[in-house]
Amino acid sequence: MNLTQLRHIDAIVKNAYNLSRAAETLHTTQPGVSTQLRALEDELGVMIFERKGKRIIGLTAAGESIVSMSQEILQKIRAIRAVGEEFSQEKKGTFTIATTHTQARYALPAIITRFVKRYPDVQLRIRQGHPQQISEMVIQGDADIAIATEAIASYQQLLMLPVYRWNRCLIARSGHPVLKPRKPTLDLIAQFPIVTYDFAFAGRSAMNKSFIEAGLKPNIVLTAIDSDVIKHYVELGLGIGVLAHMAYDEKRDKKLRCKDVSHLFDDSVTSIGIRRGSFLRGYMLEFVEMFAPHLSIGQISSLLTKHSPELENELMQKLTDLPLR
Amino acid sequence: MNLTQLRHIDAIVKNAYNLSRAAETLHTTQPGVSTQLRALEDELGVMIFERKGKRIIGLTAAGESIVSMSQEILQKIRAIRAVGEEFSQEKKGTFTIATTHTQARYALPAIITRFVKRYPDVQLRIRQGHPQQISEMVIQGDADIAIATEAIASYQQLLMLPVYRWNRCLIARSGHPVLKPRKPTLDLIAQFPIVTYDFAFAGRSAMNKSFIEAGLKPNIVLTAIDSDVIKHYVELGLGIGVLAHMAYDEKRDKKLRCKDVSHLFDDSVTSIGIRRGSFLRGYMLEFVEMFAPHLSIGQISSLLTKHSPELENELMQKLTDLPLR
DNA sequence: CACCGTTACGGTATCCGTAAGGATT
DNA sequence: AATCCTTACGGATACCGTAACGGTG
Repeated sequence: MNLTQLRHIDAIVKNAYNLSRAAETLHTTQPGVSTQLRALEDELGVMIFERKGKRIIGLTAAGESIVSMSQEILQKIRAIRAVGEEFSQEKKGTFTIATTHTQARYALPAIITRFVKRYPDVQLRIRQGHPQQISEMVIQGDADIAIATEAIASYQQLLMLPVYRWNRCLIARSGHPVLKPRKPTLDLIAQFPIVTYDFAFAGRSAMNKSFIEAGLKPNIVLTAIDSDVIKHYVELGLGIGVLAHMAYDEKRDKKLRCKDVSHLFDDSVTSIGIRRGSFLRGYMLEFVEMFAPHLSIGQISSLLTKHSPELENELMQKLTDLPLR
Repeated sequence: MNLTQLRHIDAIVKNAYNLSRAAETLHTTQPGVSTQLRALEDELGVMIFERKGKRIIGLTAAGESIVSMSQEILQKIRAIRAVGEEFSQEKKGTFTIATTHTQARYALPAIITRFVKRYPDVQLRIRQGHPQQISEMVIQGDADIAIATEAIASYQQLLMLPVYRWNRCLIARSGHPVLKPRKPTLDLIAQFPIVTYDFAFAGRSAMNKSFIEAGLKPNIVLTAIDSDVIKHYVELGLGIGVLAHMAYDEKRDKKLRCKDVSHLFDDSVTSIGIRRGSFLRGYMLEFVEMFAPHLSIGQISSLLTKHSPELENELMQKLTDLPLR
């Protein structure tokens, strides 16, 4: 058994059980992949892949376990590499943040500016996606940390660090009747066409919850993953918008008026997600600390290396202490 | 980087930083180890071992992380091998249980008899030690499961499954004055020389606790890790004995009388300890289920593969439901 | 001087790419 | 016919053992 073989089976799975594709992504030839696979199966004494004739069509039960363990091993190999880089060139490296548009556009710029100034030789990459994609990027090792709202929680392989709470505001063109009352009600909002976040986004389900509990059915005419898109369509008069408070900018959005509606919806919590057991470079820990000042670098790294449900629970209990943005 | 290199650095650490010894346990030559080590250090760009001239004397900070990750990787490699064996020869293999004398002698025989009948081709091995040694055997991969009382809890790397509660009884030669009262008191016990478990054993500290709380200082004349040794010395009249209830056998121990003292001491809990993330063979899971019938095989394996503090907590909360032996 | 780790060298086994050959859709 | 996987073969490479060398206590 060797690491090449593990990388091979991982690639086969990730390329939909196609040896030729797997070979390409591995920068090698397809017979090589085939041979190594067979060697591994022979050594272990089990078929890893389900075959139909000569075609490979999926994983066997044994293969499921083997692949998942292999992936953990490859993950740790990456971690070892990271340790090497950390100690040999402290201020150089790459850093991939997987996040949503709203975070990238409104929550992160300030932090990233500070970060880049402090670590000019770190190549920073932001990968966008919806919360599910983001989580999977981190699990697959395609990103170092995830920043998103709530959805990260459903992955046991991710460690969640709550960062801040936020709520929504209502936006509309100035003069729109929904802006009249000092405190808009759900009833009122439900009377107008709404433009808001896509359903894949956590912020959206917190909104739906309030409407459902009130027995109302909002008229959602358009959804987007992107606050800027939402604002644009509201400007065009397509409807009223419901979006994260921080996404409204008084100076930029001069055609729009904003009204707080946090009394209508539950707070949402934005968190950082990190793959359990991974090794974060010093500058990554520092980034996390910049973004979530209530967490110390020591705490974060001990959460990553040690298994301590107590500390994790403590964090999840203290949500109300988080800053509201 | 390859697995050989990881095995090498692991062996170096486990052989007190002596390359020659490491080479022996790896069944290879010392220059080979040296070369591989250097190759790994070069590739990662960091020194893994602290050197004093040419001597290797310890780990660097980077080395600490690297070695601990390597060990996790090697652990998972073993797990993959186990998966292979599990699916190719379901009823064959080895099974190493690390446990204390008392468990091996009094709690396990019944289960092991059943197990051996069901899996005659599994080579069963029992390794004895005190709780700390036992836990480390499992962490190092030298044993598959640990069975001991409480001490396992202090290792975060181990998953703990509570199995049963137990308490102590007082033994003495028939006619001994301590046997007079129906319910002996701590005061009374403290008046006689006591033979009991070694301090390294969890059962012992629960006993000490009661004496300390009562402000008494028991006169402990002899400690042993072995119930049979304790009984023997009590038979010789060296003192009275305090030991696990299950260690007294009315038929065998005819010279001794036994008196329940569970009103004086807290219950102790015996647990199974398993290395987190390891893969247990089907027969191992079945053994655990035999020993702890309140746990299902499904529960156990999902506790091992998934990260779910909730389920773990639930188990730890339900201690009072455990059978008393 | 005994022990320990590094460097040098050469043979071998392993790996990997090319080429060709059956299977499956 | 096109795609896909396996088998066969040969060359390059990396690995490992032997031998010799420099440090350390």
